[in-house]
Amino acid sequence: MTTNETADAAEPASDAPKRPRSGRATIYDIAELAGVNPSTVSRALSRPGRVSAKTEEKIRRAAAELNFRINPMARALPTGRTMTLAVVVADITNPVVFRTIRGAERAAASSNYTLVIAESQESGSAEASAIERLLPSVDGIVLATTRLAPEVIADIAGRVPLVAINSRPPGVSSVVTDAADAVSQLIGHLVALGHTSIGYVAGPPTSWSSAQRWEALLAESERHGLAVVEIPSGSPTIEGGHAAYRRVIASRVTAVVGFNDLIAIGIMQEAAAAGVRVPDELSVAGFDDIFGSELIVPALTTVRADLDRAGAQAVESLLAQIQDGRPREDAEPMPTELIVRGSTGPASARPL
Amino acid sequence: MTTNETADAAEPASDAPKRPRSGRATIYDIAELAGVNPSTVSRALSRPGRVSAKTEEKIRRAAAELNFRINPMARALPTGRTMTLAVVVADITNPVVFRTIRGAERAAASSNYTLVIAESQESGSAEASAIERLLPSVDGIVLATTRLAPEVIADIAGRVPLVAINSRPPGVSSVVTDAADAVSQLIGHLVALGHTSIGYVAGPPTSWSSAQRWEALLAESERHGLAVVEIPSGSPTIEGGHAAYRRVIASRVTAVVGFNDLIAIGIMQEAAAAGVRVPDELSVAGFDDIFGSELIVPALTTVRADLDRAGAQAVESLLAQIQDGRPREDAEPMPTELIVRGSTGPASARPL
DNA sequence: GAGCATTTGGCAACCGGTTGTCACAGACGT
DNA sequence: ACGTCTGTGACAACCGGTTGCCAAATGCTC
Repeated sequence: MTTNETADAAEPASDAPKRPRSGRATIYDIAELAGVNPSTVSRALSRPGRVSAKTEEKIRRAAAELNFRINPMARALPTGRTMTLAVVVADITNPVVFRTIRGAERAAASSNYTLVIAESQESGSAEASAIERLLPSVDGIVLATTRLAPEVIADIAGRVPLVAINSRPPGVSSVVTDAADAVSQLIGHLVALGHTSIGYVAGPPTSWSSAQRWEALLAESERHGLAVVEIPSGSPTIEGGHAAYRRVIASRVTAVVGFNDLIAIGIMQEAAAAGVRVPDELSVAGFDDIFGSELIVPALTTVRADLDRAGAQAVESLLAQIQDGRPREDAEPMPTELIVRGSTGPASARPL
Repeated sequence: MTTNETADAAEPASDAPKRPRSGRATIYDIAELAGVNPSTVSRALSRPGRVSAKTEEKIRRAAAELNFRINPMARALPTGRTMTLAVVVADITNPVVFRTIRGAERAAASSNYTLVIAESQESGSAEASAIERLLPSVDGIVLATTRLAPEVIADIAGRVPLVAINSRPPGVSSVVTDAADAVSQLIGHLVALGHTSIGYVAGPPTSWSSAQRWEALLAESERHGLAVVEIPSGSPTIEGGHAAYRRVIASRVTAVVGFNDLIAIGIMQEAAAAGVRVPDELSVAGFDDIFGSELIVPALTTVRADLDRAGAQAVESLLAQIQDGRPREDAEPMPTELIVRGSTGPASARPL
């Protein structure tokens, strides 16, 4: 037995309890190979100029030879810097969202940060708990979701660098698109087509950007003397568009603007099912220019925002904030671009 | 000087070098509050049953009172378990991919794992380096991409638990969809419509699943006595479909099957631009049933795979592998479902 | 109530880096 | 020649957990 045990404990070490992570070299190995102290290795690798050029060269060579990769966890422990960012979204499959994610991912990767995605799908509570879970292991958070109350967000922002996308919680830095300009372009287009009564199918009640768009629409209606109505939708999805359709028709508007393209597409589908011709009898427009907007027939008129850039900008702002410890003042709202396609046309002579 | 130094080291400690991470409680705080040793706290929290129920209760209470959250980094350091999984994809914005990601995210979250996304976009080398970067900080990898050579994948799989989606590198566990069945259903449908000459617009040459589909198509062609041709596409995107269109027409087939829906959509767009009517003059079908497939007109006939489930299954298989240390034998290929829509119709009496 | 097996909790080492402090070396000035 | 200054590298403590080992405490049997 005893012999057996010692045999087990000896060289072979079947499941390698001494090598928790795959045989990676550590700074100690490098130190030994280069004949210096581990602390010198650490400094040579992370504090340029702190050690002499000669020593640094020697250490670099040794590190390369051993194919050294720093252990992020070990580094994060004493420094608190995890080199990881979280982006919290409500629904990954929302085409709007993944463009943002991609932009964020690029920006993060180019600064050697890793991005983790948290999807909160349902309730704000799930979202809060996801954030809570992630908090200790990230250096900052990009919040691209609408489920959380502004004060909750502000609270979180007090504990960790945070940038919100398309919402402006007080005291929290954010990246937003220029809703006023976007709506102005779109309404200008519709007015030019002769529309005087316009419906707006809103997003979730908690959505800051939906509220912004509605506000901008109100302002435009005053300027142009339009009739505008706000129509609720259950959710910012195709189903939300379906659900809102009857109220759209009931409102007798000649043009309807969806909070986003998904809602607009939902409305178009219902219109098609009901035999209502778009744009002859009803003009439809949306926001975001998601994939699919130009596939549907007629192709959807929409306002494009550069979501990749929004995501990237959020990450950049976040990194800046991490750097200097204080939130950066917000950049200008991001420009938007009206994309006119087939779903909008002249106001019909006689309303439905 | 000396007095100054001691003063500096004393209480105030302006930027709190003692509190690297936001005032989080540690197991030491809990230990103090509960009047036990930190190691006991550690065991109470992570090794159920190791300490007496009474002590555990006391510790739990203290932990709750201090709002304790374990520091994942500190735990990962000695154990090597990071509770993090990586999923490597070629292109986040590909609709096929994000469904998979969502499934993976759900499965990971429900096992308290965090998911990090790595997009490799371009070259296989970027992909390899991303993996290399992530390696030390994840417990496993889901590979949903085609850019890496099988032997490279096998090599990585030797160093870290890995599951491939839609490819079958030797000796690596994987989750794949049932290409034979998918193709069989689709071809059955086309044959029933009278098609006898069918084109297949392939995905990237490195794509295992594209090769599988082509193989299955060959087998079906023998069974049904069809003429089939393989047509290259630059990339598995709408643009790839555009690029392949002329060769499709030149081949004089009556039906064309795209490696995926994006390619199929690209072909349909070109056909529309050229005035070729789908499905009257050309039937088009794809794979995956992505968002947008039913928006395009005519709606795309396609073969749906449950990608959410594929992602989830990959993660589950990965977790099982992490648990018992040995790769799990692969599950059955995942079933698929033919979705017949408007883009396929009877073979035209006289070919183009 | 003694003897023994089994829990239970504490000690201390360790994971792999970072960093404050300090000693020593060499460069330099006078 | 000496003292000083600057630059360099080493020592050791620390980040916040985990875990092997051991001794004390407890429970059990007879």
